[in-house]
Amino acid sequence: MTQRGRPRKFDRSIALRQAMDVFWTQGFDCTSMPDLIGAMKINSPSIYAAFGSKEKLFIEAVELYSVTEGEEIWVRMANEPTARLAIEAMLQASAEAYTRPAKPRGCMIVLGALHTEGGNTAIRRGLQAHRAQCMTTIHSRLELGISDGELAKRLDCRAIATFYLTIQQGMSIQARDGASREALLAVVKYAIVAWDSIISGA
Amino acid sequence: MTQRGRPRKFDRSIALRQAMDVFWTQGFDCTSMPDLIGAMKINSPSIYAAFGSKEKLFIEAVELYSVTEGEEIWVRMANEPTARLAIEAMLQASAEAYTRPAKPRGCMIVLGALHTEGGNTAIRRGLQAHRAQCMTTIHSRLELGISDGELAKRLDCRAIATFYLTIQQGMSIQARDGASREALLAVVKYAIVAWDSIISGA
DNA sequence: ACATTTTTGTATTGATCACTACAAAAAGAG
DNA sequence: CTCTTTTTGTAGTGATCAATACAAAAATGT
Repeated sequence: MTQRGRPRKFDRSIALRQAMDVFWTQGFDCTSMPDLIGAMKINSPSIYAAFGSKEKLFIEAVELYSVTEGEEIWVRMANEPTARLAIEAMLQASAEAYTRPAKPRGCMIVLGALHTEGGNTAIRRGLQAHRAQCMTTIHSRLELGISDGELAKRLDCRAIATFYLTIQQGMSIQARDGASREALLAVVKYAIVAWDSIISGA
Repeated sequence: MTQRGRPRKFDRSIALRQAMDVFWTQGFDCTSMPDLIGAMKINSPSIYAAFGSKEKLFIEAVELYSVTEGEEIWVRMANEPTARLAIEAMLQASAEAYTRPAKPRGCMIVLGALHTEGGNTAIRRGLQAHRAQCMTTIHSRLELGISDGELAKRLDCRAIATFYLTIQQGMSIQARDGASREALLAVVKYAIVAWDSIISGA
């Protein structure tokens, strides 16, 4: 039982990757169907047949981004033995991911759809859920540090997680504004220099 | 020699302020002329007669934002006697400005036009110039700290300024994602706790 | 009064948006 | 071969975009 009908002329996963690059660069709202048609090199009806709608294509592109570009950040974080090293690895991996030579700068999940308040709640909620997941991951690692005995129990893990997440998200803006990888890694350095003061405080 | 012709039925500065609120909330690209017509309560031809175009209206709105919402941040920064207090005041003022009860959250200059790479270079360059001005202001204050003797000469003022600017810009994303004023002030607290470690380092 | 100047509201412009109808094309199934 | 299924490319759909044409309205100037 093979496939009936006329075969596809394009590779669905390649087309999706090209759509991801466009959405990553321009965001959801500033990306038009002609933009996608040009980048994916397939006509509009093929896009709709394969992905359903611009909105569903974006959601699939975000999932692909999450796996191919974002996953490494959290894997590198998870492989570190201490909370401090985990935060450092997360920020360094982010700085590198946001400044890859031939790729769009900054994080697609942070920059992809900031202004869809009124309409497109599905898009907005999807990205917000991803960002909330980042928060949860950082927060959990800090709490693990407490149960490990690395960190004092009195520390406000949620506030500290928010601090480092704020730096990560700020780096997306910096990267989009043209900051070099070295500049972002310097930001990470200062963020980690701060660690001892932060975890010894109230 | 008074004004000839039929008098205006609207107050130009009030209309501009209402346009500012819409652009601040939705960004340049996600704001349509019908959105502006609804908010400013004047018809399309009146908008064009008074402001020239959507693009020029946005630029005027950014200038108004810079004066009415942004200026306080830099004034509070300038009034502090030390670099440390200046940075702290700048971040605290930002946290407050980004979470005012009846106003859009986050910074219009940071969030207003992130995705206008291809077209609208005028819009993009205008906001980038404003962001560069923020960088220069922070950087200059740190260098003043060096000439004052507050900070060691070996410090990399540009990198430290980038660090604190990154935190400020990250707070815009956090605010837009719903972070409370208290949460942002906690971020500021950690950013300032880091100060001693940062200025004592290389 | 009458001409001049400027704004107003209505109605519309061509361009572009996301999306699709449709028929020819290209495969397997019988 | 013919029938069925699916994709293809062309050519559009109505909706909405930013921006205007135009004439009535409302003020001043002489």
